[in-house]
Amino acid sequence: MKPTAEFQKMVNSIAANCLSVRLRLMNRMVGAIYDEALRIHGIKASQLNILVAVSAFGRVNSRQLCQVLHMDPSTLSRAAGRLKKSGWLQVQPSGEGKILKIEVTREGVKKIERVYPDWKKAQAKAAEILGPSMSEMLVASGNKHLLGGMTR
Amino acid sequence: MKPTAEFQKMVNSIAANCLSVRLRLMNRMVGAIYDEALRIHGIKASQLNILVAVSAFGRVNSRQLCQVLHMDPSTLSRAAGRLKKSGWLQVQPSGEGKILKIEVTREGVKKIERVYPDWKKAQAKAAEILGPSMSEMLVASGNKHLLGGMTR
DNA sequence: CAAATAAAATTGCATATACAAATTATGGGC
DNA sequence: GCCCATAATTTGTATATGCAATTTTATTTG
Repeated sequence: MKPTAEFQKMVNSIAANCLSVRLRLMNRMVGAIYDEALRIHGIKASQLNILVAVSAFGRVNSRQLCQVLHMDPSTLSRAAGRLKKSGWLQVQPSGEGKILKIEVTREGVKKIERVYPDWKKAQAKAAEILGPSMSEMLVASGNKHLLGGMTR
Repeated sequence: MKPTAEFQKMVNSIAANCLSVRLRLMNRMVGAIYDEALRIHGIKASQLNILVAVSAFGRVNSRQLCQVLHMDPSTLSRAAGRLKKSGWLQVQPSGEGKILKIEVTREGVKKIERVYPDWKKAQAKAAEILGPSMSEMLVASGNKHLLGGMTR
């Protein structure tokens, strides 16, 4: 099976340029750094992400959280269920609409406080691997279309 | 439950700077663009990624592929199983060692060729959302520590 | 050549992710 | 006050992901 030159061009174009490939790979690499650093605390990076997002708001409804995190409601639903089961999140009817109110528990606060030093180490390691320009650009991206409204 | 100023500082530090949060979020957003564009072809972005990686090599053993993609062997094993079942990949003993030889089938080649225009559209859309500097930096990153050795 | 060893691959388990479908709860209309 | 339309949540299903343990396979050693 000898591939045509046309085919090779396509493959090289995708292999060399695909933004999804890059992001996925980078996400795997960087995620592993954080997961490893957080492992002793019994929490995954993605879970800390949600915990922190909720804490930054102080109190959110699930709708907002999904929008800000660009996460499917079903994904958040199950993740929140696990965090609730771990005792770090409180999930309750908000009173208005059928929307759920989500906040961090005292246990959740303690968890973040204990985890923080190791998060910082992971952050430093990731920044080193990604390099300063990529790191800065990623952080800056949060102030634009992404997490701009996360801090209150 | 009123959080201390210390706690708020930590939370804001993570929320505003965490590279993992950013990458994960970006990956969700961008991945969704590609997945949507590729849906009509019955292939996910991650699967196309693997297909293309294999095609770029022409033939790889699983070990190399795991290293280049920074992917756990068990993850690749199952992904390859699905791609094989779809008829796009061929997975066989390589003869040397117990390592598996992986290559793209004729069907896999056709799939990439048919998918290519829609990949290009997704790529354009993603590049627009990410902005030129981020896009360029991501592509450039592949030439450094990441996929540098992917094309033969 | 057979047993031991080493390495690769797979399987079990858990979480992350999203789409589609079903469920549930809200609020409005009569 | 009851039913209906609507919107939010959850559940079903499938893929993605990684760690730990097991199985398989190949090479080395006795």
